[in-house]
Amino acid sequence: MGRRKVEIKRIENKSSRQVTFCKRRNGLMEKARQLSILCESSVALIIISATGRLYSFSSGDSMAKILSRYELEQADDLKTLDLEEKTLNYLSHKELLETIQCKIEEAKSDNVSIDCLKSLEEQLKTALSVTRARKTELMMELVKTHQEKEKLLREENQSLTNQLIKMGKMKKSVEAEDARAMSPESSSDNKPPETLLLLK
Amino acid sequence: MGRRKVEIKRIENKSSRQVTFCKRRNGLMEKARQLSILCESSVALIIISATGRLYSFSSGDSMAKILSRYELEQADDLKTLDLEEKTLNYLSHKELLETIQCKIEEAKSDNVSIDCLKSLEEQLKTALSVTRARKTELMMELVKTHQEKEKLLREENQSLTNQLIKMGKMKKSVEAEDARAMSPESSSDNKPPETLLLLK
DNA sequence: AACTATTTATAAGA
DNA sequence: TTCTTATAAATAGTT
Repeated sequence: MGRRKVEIKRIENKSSRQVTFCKRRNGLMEKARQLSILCESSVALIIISATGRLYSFSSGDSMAKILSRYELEQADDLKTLDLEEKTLNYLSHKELLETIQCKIEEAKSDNVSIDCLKSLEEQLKTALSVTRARKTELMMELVKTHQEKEKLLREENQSLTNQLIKMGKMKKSVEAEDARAMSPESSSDNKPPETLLLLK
Repeated sequence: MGRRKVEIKRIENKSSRQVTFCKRRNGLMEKARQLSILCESSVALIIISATGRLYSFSSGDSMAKILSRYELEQADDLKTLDLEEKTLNYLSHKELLETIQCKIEEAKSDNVSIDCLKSLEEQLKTALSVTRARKTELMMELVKTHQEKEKLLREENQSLTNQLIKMGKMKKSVEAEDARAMSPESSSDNKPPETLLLLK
């Protein structure tokens, strides 16, 4: 959208790259703001210039909230960990926690080096990821369990309702004609009548 | 940029809000991509729709890298912690690490509850933040120390250079006129000659 | 930092 | 949903 069409590839001229960066960065931030307002969505935008300067935008929801939501979503939590065991299971979680305890023991000494803290930071990051992943896993299991329980209950409920309807029909039959033959398969409860769909 | 100008406020009609979300989300993602390529910058974009669906874009540098860079930049690391002590010092770091060790001890048991993991996650997050903050602090101190050392060395360097120039002048004087009076303040070394600026 | 010729994004309509 | 198109908005090159 300018005097001429530009190819999307690194701008070679340094100063015009700088100018374009500034213009487009502002444009992008504004667009992000508009999207979040127009469509009441959460938007987090982080831009780091080639020279390392950082710019960020986040809508209503705080940046931290959006980022943690993102991190939660990434089941990649597990995959991005550069641990040898790709199939991270409970045991390795346990082992990791033990490793951390050692690191922490080191870091508690009075004279902690930057390197030591850096290493501890990495360990904590990993532990955090693994803990999150394990938490998510357990929560998923829990949800699944509840879903299954719910399904069972719904089936039971349906069965009971079917029985009730059957009884209702019998009563009606009795009232209308005193006594009439019932269809033998009506005692099965695995096919709910359409009239019950609204109750689901 | 459409048939008519729109005000930037929540779009009330649900379906047009949905359509606009889709269009503008794509537009924003594309713009983010273009910026990152044109200006070789790192861009991370996370969008969460009103219904909770998550979309994200990140340029070359992985999302995790950009996010951690962002988190490092935020000296808020310290401020956002809801710890009573706002002036987080080494002691509280130590204490926090001890607390974590207890939590970890709990989490190592064979039958960890989701609540326990959730609590451990929070603790690890805090520990990570504090460790990062402490690391940053130490690094800043280190940088400052180096800067001071550098300043001293530069001053020493300048002093030595001044002496050399003085000697050079003397020699020149001697050569030209055999012996002439020197200005008395020239022995002071706190005002570098302009010719040395390039050496800084 | 402004200006404008163009390109690009997109709102509404089909 | 997808496409079309009129129009608004962004921005490349210029001053």
